[in-house]
Amino acid sequence: MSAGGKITSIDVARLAGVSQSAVSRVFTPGASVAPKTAAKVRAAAKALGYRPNSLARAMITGKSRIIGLVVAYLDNQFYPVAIEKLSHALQNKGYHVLLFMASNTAGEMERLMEDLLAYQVDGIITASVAISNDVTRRCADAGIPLVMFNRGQPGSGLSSVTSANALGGRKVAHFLVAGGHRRIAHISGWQGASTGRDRARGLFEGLAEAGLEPHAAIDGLYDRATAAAAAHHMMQAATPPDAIFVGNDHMAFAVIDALRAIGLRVPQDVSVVGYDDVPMAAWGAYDLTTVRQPLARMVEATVETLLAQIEDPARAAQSIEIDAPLILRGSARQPGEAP
Amino acid sequence: MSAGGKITSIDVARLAGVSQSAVSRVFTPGASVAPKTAAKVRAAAKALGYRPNSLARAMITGKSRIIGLVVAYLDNQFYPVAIEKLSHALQNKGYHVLLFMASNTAGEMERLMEDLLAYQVDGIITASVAISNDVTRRCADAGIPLVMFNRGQPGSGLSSVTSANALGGRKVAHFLVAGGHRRIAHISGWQGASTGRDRARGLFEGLAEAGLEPHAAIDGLYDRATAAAAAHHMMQAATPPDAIFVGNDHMAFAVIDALRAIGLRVPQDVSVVGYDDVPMAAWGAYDLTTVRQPLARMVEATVETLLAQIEDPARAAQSIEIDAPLILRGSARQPGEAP
DNA sequence: CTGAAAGCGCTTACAG
DNA sequence: CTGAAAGCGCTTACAG
Repeated sequence: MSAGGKITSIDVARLAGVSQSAVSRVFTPGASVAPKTAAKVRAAAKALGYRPNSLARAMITGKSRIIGLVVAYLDNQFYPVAIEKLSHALQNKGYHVLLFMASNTAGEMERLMEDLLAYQVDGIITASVAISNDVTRRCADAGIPLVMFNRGQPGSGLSSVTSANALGGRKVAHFLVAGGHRRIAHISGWQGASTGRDRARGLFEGLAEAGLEPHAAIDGLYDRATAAAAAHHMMQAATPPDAIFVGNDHMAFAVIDALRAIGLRVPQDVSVVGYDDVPMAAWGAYDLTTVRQPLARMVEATVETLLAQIEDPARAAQSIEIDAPLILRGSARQPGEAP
Repeated sequence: MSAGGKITSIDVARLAGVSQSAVSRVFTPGASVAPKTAAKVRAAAKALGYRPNSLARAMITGKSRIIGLVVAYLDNQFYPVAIEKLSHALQNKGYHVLLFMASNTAGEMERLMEDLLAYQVDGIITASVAISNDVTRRCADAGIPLVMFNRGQPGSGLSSVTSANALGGRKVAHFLVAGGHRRIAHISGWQGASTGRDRARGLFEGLAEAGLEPHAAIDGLYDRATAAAAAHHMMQAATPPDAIFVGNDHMAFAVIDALRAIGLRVPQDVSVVGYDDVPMAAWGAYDLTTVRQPLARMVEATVETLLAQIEDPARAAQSIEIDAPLILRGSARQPGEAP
């Protein structure tokens, strides 16, 4: 029925026989309007199919209610699931998500930041991306709150939410040692990222507490092919490891595939432990023992921190760490089981 | 260095010693400005850290350069990968993606549409969501182009991009028959969606061409648990199937897990074929024979169709089908192999 | 509670 | 090529 052209608050005002300001007030929560006026306006709005223009509102209020979400590499199942939960949480708070796919190249991040700023986002969540100091400074300059999800940047003064990665690594060390393993190797997450470094450090500390050295350690770069090659290489050694802690589940699946491909059994010949507990880890084909990142709580903390910073830009940055429990499944020999 | 407050074109104009319109022209591709003016303006802009406000621009031009992307259920790997490619393609064309996570409930879609319209998106892509006729009508009323990705809606007058699902189903039928299977069952995709229906229809037609009836058929609803239960049920029959075509890879993985859990070997005891060819299908643990949806081409067609409709709103809706090749791997006995 | 008016930060005819 | 001015669709003091 609508005329095709855009319907504005002026059209509604005309039909309802009130001023344009009155129309605006009806759609502004908390504004004072007489019930009768509101009713007339709502009726007219419905008849015309009117919706307030969020862009116009954003310009005036200085609040776009848009959050920029920067992600990359959605083939690691951890991130899609995180995006799903982050989006839902944000939507429930009345925010909308502007999605940016980043390659991790510096020039790319530069362009993304330009766009993020141009669209006047109220805040930014980065997942799976290394943030340069330059980006940090520009956000600070523009007064845009930013929270890093699943990555920290020590000394950057940026908020972050991660699981307790170092502690998680130690839990794995203790568990594997208790299970009777003595040649424990690590295929780490990318050592350029805090998550990768912290998990490795935790593992090594845990091993040291048991008087052990890491049997071998290779940077898996969070990449399947690299991790598979690393596993292959490790098993070729004169004394191969009896357990491998892999820096995330995504690589751990590739490692298990690689081990089986050369006739090795998991966990009879080698135990494998991952990190994340993505849904796939529970699937029969892998049945992966892993450290669970409590996604729901991490998302909650991320959104809470971001919104708090939006409301109070002066608020100090926070680094939140959430405890990550070890989930026992079939890919690693457990304490008490026969070797 | 910046003063904290927002920097506008007026600030830049002042510093550069030109009019505000001149500043605007410098940032408007195709506008005529003297090189010297442009240089002065750019210098001033850089010094102040100025970026044109996309929201203000959108209000005036009537083009937000935002595309609404509606998705759901990111645990099926097909969608994250599609989102990744869609986002990249759109970003390359200078568009931005406003992401909406939908539950498939009617009320939810209603609210999403409101938001989509309020943010003045230039176009909409829906993936994995059933679109009601109501939504269709409102988009048409508002003049917003919409393309359904990986789903069709016959008779809706909406554009869609899918693979050739029915043909894909027939290819599976022919392949399984040629491989010597005679008791071919189907755990279908959700029969409420065109994709689920078309793949099933294609399979049944292909079987009919070989003089066969489907051995059994259960709606798997694109749900892992439902599919696993269906597989379990089928194998309990007096004469179980010797092959199962599963409506998508996501369910096929669950089916394979379920079969192995009861001691059945794939493909020696039962052949399994999926649909999608998600990256995981190639992983060692499943090594799934499946029909490949050519994601790159589907994404290309989707973006192309949408942008064409944005440029010319009068353009008729198109339903594009892209051929889907069968990818042979180890989960199904092949023609010529010993039964 | 309500309307007239200013203004958010831009683009775009319109003169010059 | 350039500036002054109108206007995109709203919100929000300001009077009444």
